[in-house]
Amino acid sequence: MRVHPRTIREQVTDHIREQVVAGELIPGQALRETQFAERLGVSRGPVRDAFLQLTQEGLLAYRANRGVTVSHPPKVENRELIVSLRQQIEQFVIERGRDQLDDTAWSRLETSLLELRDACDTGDAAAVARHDVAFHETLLTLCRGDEFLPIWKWLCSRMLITYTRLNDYDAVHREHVEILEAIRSGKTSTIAAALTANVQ
Amino acid sequence: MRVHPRTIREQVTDHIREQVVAGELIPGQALRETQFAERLGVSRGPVRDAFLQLTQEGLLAYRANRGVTVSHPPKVENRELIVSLRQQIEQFVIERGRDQLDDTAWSRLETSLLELRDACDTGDAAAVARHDVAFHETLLTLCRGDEFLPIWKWLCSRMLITYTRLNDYDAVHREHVEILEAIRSGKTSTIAAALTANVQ
DNA sequence: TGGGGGGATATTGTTGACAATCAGCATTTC
DNA sequence: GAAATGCTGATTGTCAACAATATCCCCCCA
Repeated sequence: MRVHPRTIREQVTDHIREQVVAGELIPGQALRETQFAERLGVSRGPVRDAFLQLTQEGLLAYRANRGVTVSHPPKVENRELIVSLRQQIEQFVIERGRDQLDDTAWSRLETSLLELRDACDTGDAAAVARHDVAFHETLLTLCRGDEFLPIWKWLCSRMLITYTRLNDYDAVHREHVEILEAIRSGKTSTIAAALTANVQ
Repeated sequence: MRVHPRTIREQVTDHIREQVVAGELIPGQALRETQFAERLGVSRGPVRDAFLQLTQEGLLAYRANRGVTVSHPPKVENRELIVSLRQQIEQFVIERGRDQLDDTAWSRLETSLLELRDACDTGDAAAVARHDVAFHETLLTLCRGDEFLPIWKWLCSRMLITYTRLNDYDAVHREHVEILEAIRSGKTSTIAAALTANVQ
């Protein structure tokens, strides 16, 4: 299915990222290059690359010659700004790009929404988180907001380290439905409200 | 002098970053791992690491199996948000951390300011840019804003790709003096004004 | 003459080996 | 007994060789 066969580095990166987001690797824990290389059956090179990338994403913390550890969650007083910045990016991009959403774009969004619904139905927390992020990423990309993707991902990652809003899966899905409806309505204030409700 | 002997990767990263910021490498230009490895007398490993890191910083763009190219400047319509986000981060961090500035912190800021003044006096554009960023970074760090440093650096880097405000070096220095004075005054609105004037 | 195949070349992706560095511990010294 | 010094095992940092992949150019053919 995948056109471009992903590099090993990308696979390793995704694997570790999911483990961190899922809480299987706890903050402060040291990650050894050798350990992951052996476990995943690859050499240390790609693992090292993945560590470096995830450090830039804010999920891992790096100290020279001492390897990486899992990042601690953002301080509570900083979380407020992180959420606000992410909201602003999404709002800004959607505001300017929603006119360019054609039929194929809308169908891709609907598909992404369905995948999220499936994840919510099955109650797989990791899958919900993954498809939640994927939906927003698709939305940003389709609204020509690619340029902000790196910084947006950083903000998302930081938020996901303590992703505890997963009590009510039904609400998660509903919020995203409302985001799409808000965009369809075209009213700026409605979009802002839908985003504010969901992104927190 | 330097306490932590920097790794080769860090040296390579800084070297390439300065070349990009200085405009010696033009947007769209392809960078070859071998080329930099030979020129700097190191192997491809650290160069590869540097490419990956600079990609995350937004200075280089990466495509699998095709290497990296120098990023194009942000679209004009997006620059507005980039500047705004950076201003908000600095304002937020300073607002909450300025109470914790002790005497040694102030002296470090003054030192940083003097270095900026020297750079402005000699008229070395690259040095001005470097010390400009360094001043803000010092300020953020001292105000306990380390957590936002990665995202802040990304925003800075994107702004620096088209750093053309260097006509009036005297103004650059003066603006930073005013930032420190504003922080000393402790008035939120004054700080915001000083930052708005400088960060753009 | 224009377009599609196919191989040569250049470049990136991955690997395993070796060197450099660090934290911890035993030993020495005062 | 406390601080400084020198081992030691583990871990990261760097390197050069090999494999995989994309790009380019030439040739062939319609």
